[in-house]
Amino acid sequence: MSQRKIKMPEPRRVAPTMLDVARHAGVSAMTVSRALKDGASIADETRLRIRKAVDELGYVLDQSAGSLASKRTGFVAALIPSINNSNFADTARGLTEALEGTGLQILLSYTDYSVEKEELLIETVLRRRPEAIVLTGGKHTERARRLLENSGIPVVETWDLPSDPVGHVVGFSNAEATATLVKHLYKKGYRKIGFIGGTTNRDTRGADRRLGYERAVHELGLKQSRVISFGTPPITMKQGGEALVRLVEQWPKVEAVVCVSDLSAFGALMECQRRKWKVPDRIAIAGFGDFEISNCCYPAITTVGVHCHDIGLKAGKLLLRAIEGERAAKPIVAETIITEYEVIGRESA
Amino acid sequence: MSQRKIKMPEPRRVAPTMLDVARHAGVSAMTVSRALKDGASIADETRLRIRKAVDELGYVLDQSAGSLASKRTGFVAALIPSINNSNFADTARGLTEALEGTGLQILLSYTDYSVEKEELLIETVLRRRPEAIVLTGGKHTERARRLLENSGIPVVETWDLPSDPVGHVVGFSNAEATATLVKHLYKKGYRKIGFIGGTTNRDTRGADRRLGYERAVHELGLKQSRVISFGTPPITMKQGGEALVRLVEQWPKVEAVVCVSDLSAFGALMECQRRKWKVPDRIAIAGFGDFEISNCCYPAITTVGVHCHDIGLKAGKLLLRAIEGERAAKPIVAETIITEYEVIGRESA
DNA sequence: GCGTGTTAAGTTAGCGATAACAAAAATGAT
DNA sequence: ATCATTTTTGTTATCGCTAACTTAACACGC
Repeated sequence: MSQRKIKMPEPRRVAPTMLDVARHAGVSAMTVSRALKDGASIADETRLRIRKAVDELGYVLDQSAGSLASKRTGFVAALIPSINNSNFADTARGLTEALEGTGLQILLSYTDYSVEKEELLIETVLRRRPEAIVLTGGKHTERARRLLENSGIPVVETWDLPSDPVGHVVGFSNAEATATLVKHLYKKGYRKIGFIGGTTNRDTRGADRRLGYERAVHELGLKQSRVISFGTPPITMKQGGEALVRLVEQWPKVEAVVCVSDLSAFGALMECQRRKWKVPDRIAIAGFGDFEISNCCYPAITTVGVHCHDIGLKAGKLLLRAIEGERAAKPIVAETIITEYEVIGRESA
Repeated sequence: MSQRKIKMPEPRRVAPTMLDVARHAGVSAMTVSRALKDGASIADETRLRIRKAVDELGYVLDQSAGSLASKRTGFVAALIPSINNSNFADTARGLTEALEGTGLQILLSYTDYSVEKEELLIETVLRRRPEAIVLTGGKHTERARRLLENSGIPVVETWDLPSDPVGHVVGFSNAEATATLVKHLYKKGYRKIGFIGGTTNRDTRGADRRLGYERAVHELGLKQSRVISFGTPPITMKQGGEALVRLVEQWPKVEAVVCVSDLSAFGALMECQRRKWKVPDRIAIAGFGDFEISNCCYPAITTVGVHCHDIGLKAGKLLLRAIEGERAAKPIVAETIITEYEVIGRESA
């Protein structure tokens, strides 16, 4: 740990305000305001002069003051369960891209898969008066719902198809997608199919996937089935491996396993390699989410591609329309956009 | 795509303000303000009454107005190269944890490994008047440096040890860490060691790691060496695999390879499995970053653990002190906190 | 030259909160 | 009961910007 004097700026002057710029350029504050946003009616010559003054003074617009006056904060709040999950990170990226150039900025937070934390975050971000809010999933506390409804801003729920949505929806049925995957395995000839997931229902998408598994097992009339719940969601790679071992112990004749996500599937796959169990010969493995890893590992993992980036992009576009609609005071019509998914058959199953 | 009327809230009333709450509770606005922040001197009975009024009206504090008056926005800006990289995501998590309960909120953005985008983002976030800013790396455009210096807020650069830092620093030498890794391989008996990384210098940490490799090769007096640059950073798993094939083609006798990150190392490892090359017998593989995958895959990958989470945590604590110092108008002393790293020997090398 | 239209810049009045100070009420010591 | 002290509440004046309106300036046709 070393120490060093920071190059001190000149005698800590206070930051210049718009009025300082105005005086410097010989105009009124309002003209400066206009010069700094595009689309305002102002003479080119004046704008240039003001821009020069801005540079000279090192002026930076104070948007919190601007927001107060204009009632537009330029924020869109986005809540995802975890930034450490590349699926959600992709959605956040898509959202950012959709908002690029619109002057809207994303205020990203993560809920750690907890509805209580989500409630707290919703309250916190609403204090910032975002112009819209994007959530992951459709499960919220009562208070969170009330806060959202009272906020009067567009709400977009993503990654699920909630039965009682708060606002707009961009997502798909995790249950249906998983059922499709199970049916895919069935078609491939597998009959003894297990499922690996987390222990609690915090992760509603995980819970839905398990539901989809159960539903498919029932619809296909499979005689046997087994769910291994292991670890608090999101379950890790290592936990996926451990869960697989349990599954095989408890059900030696199991032929295939569906994992709640590619990460646990990968862990399961690696555990197989460690134990010299051939995949898919000894046991087939399928994941969910089409993470980079599932396509790159060997054998590559059969999974469900869910267009995470697209979810973000579509949510972004939807929300832009919604904000537009609010401004125009148009009647609000909730929209549900169902995104695509597809089973991607690879080497592991 | 279906449509559905949103449950309309009562005739779109405007959001209540503090004054509304005050009237409802029979007090002045100032008292409401005090009731809503802790540590203010107010009678318990009054506070309760006001809280009740707040609930009844569904009032949510408007922080942009508060920021203007108090000159404290409660924001800390954080810029990371990518949210899609679990190393940086871990740092962001550490930062969030350090700030928990302080009333400071993180405004997270990502630069896509581009200093130009970084400059743009710095300007954008400074408009929000954050109370401090955390950057990744020490390479910035001239204008970005100026903006940062003019901003008058604490700056923390992370993940590197810049030679000419803007402000505080929390990081480690990527070059040194990589050199240590190469020496570790040397001790294990490897003499023909290659390096795989990206093609440009956008990713300064990647460039530093390559530098460390070259330095170690030189210091160890290795006769042969080879760098394969493949793909724009951050290079993907797949690119890691492809680069490895190139390396082996060009240098059939290569014994070990150091990859710029665990992700490319993993891609290289999987390519080996696909080609039935034994790791580490045919070729040893080492990565960088101790991503979850490197510990979980088979064979597990030798890598460098870099305490990403700790970087965020320490940056957060440092910045809290710095903000405190600013308020107390103490002399500003730049601090450099050097974080630890260690070579983690595993099965792959 | 005069009205009309168009564009550019200025004026005024907040936006919704809080800092700083002032006043009132409660508490306590004598 | 009285005065000093502490605690609680109220008043006033911004914070830095922009919406909405007004005024000034300029161009154009007849």
